[in-house]
Amino acid sequence: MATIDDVAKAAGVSKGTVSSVFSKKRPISKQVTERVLNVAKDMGYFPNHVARSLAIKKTMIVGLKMPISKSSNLSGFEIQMINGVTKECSQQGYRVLLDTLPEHDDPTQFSMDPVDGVIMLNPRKQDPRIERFKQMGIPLVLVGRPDPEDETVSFVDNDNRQVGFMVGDYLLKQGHSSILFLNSAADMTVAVDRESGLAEAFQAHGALWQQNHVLNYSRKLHKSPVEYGYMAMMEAYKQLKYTAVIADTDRVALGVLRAARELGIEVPADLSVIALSNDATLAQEVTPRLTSVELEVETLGSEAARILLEMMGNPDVVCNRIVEGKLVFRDSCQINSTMNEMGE
Amino acid sequence: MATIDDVAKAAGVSKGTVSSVFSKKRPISKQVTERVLNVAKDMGYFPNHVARSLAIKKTMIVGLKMPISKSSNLSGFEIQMINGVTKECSQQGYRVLLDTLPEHDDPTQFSMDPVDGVIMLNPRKQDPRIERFKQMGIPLVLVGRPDPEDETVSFVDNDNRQVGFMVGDYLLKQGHSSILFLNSAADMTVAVDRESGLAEAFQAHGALWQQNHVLNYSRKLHKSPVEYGYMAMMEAYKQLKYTAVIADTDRVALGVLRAARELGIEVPADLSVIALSNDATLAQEVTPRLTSVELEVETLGSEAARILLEMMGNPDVVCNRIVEGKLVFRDSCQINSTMNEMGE
DNA sequence: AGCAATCATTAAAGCGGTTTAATGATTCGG
DNA sequence: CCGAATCATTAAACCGCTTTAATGATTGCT
Repeated sequence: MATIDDVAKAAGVSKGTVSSVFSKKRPISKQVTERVLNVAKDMGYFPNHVARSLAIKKTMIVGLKMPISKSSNLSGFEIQMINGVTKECSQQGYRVLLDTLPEHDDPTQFSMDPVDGVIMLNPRKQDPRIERFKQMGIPLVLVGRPDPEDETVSFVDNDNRQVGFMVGDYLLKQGHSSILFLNSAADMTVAVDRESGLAEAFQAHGALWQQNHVLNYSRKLHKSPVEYGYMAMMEAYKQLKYTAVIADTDRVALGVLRAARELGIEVPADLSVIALSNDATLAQEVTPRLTSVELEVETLGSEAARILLEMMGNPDVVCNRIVEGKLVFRDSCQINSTMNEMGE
Repeated sequence: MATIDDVAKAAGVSKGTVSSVFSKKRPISKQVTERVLNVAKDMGYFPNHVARSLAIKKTMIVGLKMPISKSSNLSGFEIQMINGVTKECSQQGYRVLLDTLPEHDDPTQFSMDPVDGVIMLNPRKQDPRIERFKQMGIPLVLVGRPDPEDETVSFVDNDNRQVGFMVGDYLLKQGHSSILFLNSAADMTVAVDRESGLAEAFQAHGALWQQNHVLNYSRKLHKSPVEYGYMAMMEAYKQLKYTAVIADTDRVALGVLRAARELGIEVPADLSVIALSNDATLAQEVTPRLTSVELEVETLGSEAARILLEMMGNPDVVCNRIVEGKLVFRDSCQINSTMNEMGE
């Protein structure tokens, strides 16, 4: 590869001039510009992004940190997230670095990544990475609330207690009392928040809240979200003839629907199914179409990106955005008495 | 941010020593190591990835070039691709840079990106980028065949003529003659190849091949793949009572199914639907479950990554991999006479 | 003790750009 | 025609790390 020096020499100018020709930061006379460009073309010269980044301390890259287990695929959530983040970033001329590498615990392995800012998915409790990014002076936006609370860190999140409360309230109003909740993995804040919201709904209705009606997804036990929905439903239904089930995602709901089919349970006649959705298309096109809570994960993603880009221009702003879930009535829940169907 | 110099000074050693402590490329005595590490921790020092990359000419990042229209989302294909590429790369310690930025035509804007290799989706005809990567000496793997043919460039692709032929052959054997093909965008090589494969199948069966039974997706006309399937089916069925339709993707097939429902057409009794699938879950969980051609896009992605990583270690190897499509029989095609259901 | 061999550490030269202060060349008004 | 102002260009320092060749400090051997 030809370097800027080679081009400068061949064109009979200094590297500073060549630099200016390419970066356009300083005006260069038409003749010189042309000469340099021609030489560069002939030599097959392209400015080196890394060297440039080092000099200007900017990469025009946003990091998206999401742990990914070796074997399994990106979840619907992650995909929606990538979607939202990428869309916003590319509009502003930024690219996205998918950082799926597992964290090393060797402190010599931490490095200041080639990114101007970071969006971090699923922060863990007391996540040490948060502190590290602060030290590095790299703008950070979390997706999911920081735990413990931290006023100094930006984040976007669903209002997961509201989500839990809303579906609980809705189902209880429909007269359901034995409700199965196929929750996500137990150690996630979303799981905790949604469950507590649901419990609150029971309380508000003066209904008995029983924790054993909540199941948790586990990577070890369940091969895939669909399998989780299927297996959990098959098992749980043996114990108790639930009349409603809340599924953590559309795909979990698909598993439930399959189980229901096999068990000869009519949806929604005998069983109402409601999905905490992250894939609108899927929810809409399944039969029966899934009544669901629209989580707007993509909005979450683009908001995270927007906030991050904002922070990058204007350091030490902190900002967070809570996105409410919206109930979308479709065909997988039985509609009783009081409620009106509201369509999509 | 503290730099390596600061740490060296504070620890009373040279930068070379600090460098070795972090990179572990040269043994450093236990005492010195410890002292340096402590100082580094106190000062909040983290090695700068960009500077490091510049020095060692390696970024441990793989670029994934995929044009993305400003407004629209990642397609199922792209998602599967990201999945496959990411999985393979992260296993080998590489990260993935999503390069969704539209190409500039200003030659001063081309830069040698901070990547060790590139996977490029949907290369266009005579794609000038291919030549550019060669000049830069950056290993490149295409997803989709190069057009015109080029012996010097690695690529992975489905055998799209085979795919077209296979579904055509299958449907014709089932006795269908009026077959609608909802193909992808006309300017893509996949569209061309699949159509020609299909035409070949007609020829092989001595059936009349009519090009007007092929429709093409267009970003301008169709809001989404689902809409494409829906609209195209609604329109086309007015002209002719097709007995089979080949949908470009699962999502297109969903649109077709919806149209069929609205038109009162029974699937598969009155209409066989077959999807050139890129989302196995979706195909399996829809009612009726979609008979489809499994394209194994994810395999394509991880193969592309594998080849690329290989090339990065061992320059000037060229390699390509053609992945055959497999027919997966489910419930959306009517089974006639001769064929046996093979299940999944 | 004396000399070679071994080992940890260092100084300095890259990597390929950007940027600042200085230098020439040109223009311009008086 | 001269000095000031304007403009394009350059030389050199810098960004933060790696690496090579050189330097001391130890060790081993006779």
